[in-house]
Amino acid sequence: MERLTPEFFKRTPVDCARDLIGCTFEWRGCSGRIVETEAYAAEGDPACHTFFRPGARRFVADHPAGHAYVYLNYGVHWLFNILVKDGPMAGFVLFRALEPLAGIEAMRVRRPGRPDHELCAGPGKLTRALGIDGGHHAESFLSLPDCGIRPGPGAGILSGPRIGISVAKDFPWRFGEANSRSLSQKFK
DNA sequence: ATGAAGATCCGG
DNA sequence: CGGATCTTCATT
Repeated sequence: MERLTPEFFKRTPVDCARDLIGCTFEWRGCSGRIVETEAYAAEGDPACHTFFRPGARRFVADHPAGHAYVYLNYGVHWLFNILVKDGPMAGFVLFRALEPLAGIEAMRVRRPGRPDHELCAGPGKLTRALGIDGGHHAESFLSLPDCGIRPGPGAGILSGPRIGISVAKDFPWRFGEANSRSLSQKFK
């Protein structure tokens, strides 16, 4: 298997989020090792947009597994998710951190003054570094020639509570690679 | 129309 | 720690 197909995202959001750790995210000339993700469930998860936003529920209904769900947070930061559906449970995987691998020059231009290992060490940071914004919302990026995800093994995968939310803090749905320098925060 | 809240980041 | 800055949604 060269790249992940939409089939990968027809499982539970938690399975997808955990199994993405160690994979390589490729995006228009840039790439990075996926070292941190979070899972959100379309049903029964008060932290998921579908819980309080009709538009998010419509997005889940109207788009296939593997499409990008990109939204602006706090009026400042774009956050990148992948739609999960057609399996046991629908939802999203939020990309929280990458270790830069390729296109690092372009990332430095978009995030000047940061050490390389911090270029993509956060959900808003990685979209900035890769040039992802609302124009990519609902994109079928897995099928684009210069985008995709290559499978790879994670090493020492940790899990813990999701970050930055005010509800459902007990769900241990954040995943990360133990010894990565590019995590957005440490795991406890 | 208007207001509130939000899966963040940065600088003081 | 507070401010930035914008969208979605509910309420008036």
